[in-house]
Amino acid sequence: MDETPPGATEPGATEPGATAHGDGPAPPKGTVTQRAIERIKTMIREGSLEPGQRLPAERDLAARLGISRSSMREAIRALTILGVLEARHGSGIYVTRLEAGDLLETFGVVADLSRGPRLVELLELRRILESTATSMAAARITPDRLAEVEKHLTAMNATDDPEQILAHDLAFHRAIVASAGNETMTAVLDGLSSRTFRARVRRGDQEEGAFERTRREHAAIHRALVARDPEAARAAAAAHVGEVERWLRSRREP
Amino acid sequence: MDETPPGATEPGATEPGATAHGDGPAPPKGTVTQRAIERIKTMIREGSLEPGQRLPAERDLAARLGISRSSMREAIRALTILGVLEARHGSGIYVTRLEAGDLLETFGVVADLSRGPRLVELLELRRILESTATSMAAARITPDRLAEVEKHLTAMNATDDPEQILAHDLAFHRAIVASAGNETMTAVLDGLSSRTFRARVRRGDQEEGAFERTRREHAAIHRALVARDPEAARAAAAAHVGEVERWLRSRREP
DNA sequence: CGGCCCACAGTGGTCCGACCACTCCAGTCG
DNA sequence: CGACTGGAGTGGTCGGACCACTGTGGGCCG
Repeated sequence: MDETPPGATEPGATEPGATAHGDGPAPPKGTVTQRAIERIKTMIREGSLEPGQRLPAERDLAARLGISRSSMREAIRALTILGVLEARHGSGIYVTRLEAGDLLETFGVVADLSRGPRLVELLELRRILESTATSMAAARITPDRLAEVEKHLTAMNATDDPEQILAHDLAFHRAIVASAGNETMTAVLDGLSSRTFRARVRRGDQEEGAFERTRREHAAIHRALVARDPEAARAAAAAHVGEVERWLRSRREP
Repeated sequence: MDETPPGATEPGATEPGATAHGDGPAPPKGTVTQRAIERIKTMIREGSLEPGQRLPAERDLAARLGISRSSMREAIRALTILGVLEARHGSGIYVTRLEAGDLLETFGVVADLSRGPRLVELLELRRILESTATSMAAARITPDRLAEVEKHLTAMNATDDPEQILAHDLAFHRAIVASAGNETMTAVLDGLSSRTFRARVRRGDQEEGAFERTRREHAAIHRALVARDPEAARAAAAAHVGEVERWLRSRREP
């Protein structure tokens, strides 16, 4: 694995005094950092960097690509944010397992930063995915998982602490979605249901007996799962998310 | 907003000899860069940083947060990758309009780097979203947009250049999805249908008269749109993506 | 007088070299 | 044999220097 075309690709070789023209033979594309990011992504895509594998030290890597450590660090940081790499202080840099959860963590950021009409769109997206996932779960859920769902359902109804309720609410849906068997979808829905996102949407919704309504909806979803009725599950889940969606919509158009 | 705890956080003010203990009053959490990222995200969320607005210079920002320019740059780079910020060389750093497209561009990276079973999951995700979007489009599409769809459809059938076909294929679906009226969903599907992703999935599929099949499926989708029949549109789109999905699945289980 | 051009200041992009904080492991000591 | 303690190696942070690009204002030319 000697992708080290010696000093050939050396970027520092920019002709001195090239300020005026010097763009003839060596017109690289984007920024150095951007290129470094692409290089690493390519290495992973091509397979020369396997998931879980440890990368060479920052200093070595920088030298190998012919760029400074600073630029290399920015590239690494970027890939770390994307969930592709993982840096362990004092140990090294590793390629993540590249599982859905690793890569889609950034999805939560979108939900966190979105405002206005986009909140409605995100909720609509969640409605579509969650209803389908719940439907799939109805056909595939295992007894174990169903027991877990029930555990969160009863726990949710047994407390008054909003924090606890929210936590079990999240876990309730999460367990169901996980039963659909599509980890990527689970990761996406995780982002769409992140704590801060829901907290922001729900803010102020708790008034006017929304608790009771939520409880009924959850019960309906649970019933559909027990009955192994995909259509009923889809409808119940869609109605559940749709309720929040409707409320949010009405709130934006007085 | 007094994010200037006086000289306390001043970097140069690091207590001499604090190496051994001095951890009483200032036990910050993650890395400096991570904190900087959170700070900026919070500023945006709270509204003190509006979309399109220009940020202070890197040097100023670094000084304001009491960190070095290098660390600040890494934070900025991270947010740039996430599509939250946009750096213009020589001009300044700006907050993006925070539209779905900006924030979800990273979604394409996921598709690019995923392999194995995850490819199937991504395709399943696309099937769910695209079928729903196509269904919605059937009910809402405008004559203008429908004309655009037809344009790409005929152009696609009129050439033999795989490059051209792929381009029009993408545009075909894109125009339809856009008609569903949910920009966030459009952005997600864009990522799920990115050039490299599809190219990778399709590789080798072109043999055995897949062209004809694709053509028929596209025609079916178009017919459903013209008839403004949501159910038919959903079915046609699901079948279309499902075909590729099925092929990919069979390929992975000999 | 009006429009073009250039120099300049400001900004992001890159690089360097140093030091700190942490992890890991091997060699040592009890 | 096990717990402890170094040191080597690695990522994290820092500060300063210089380059490349942009935007603008003043001066020059027509």
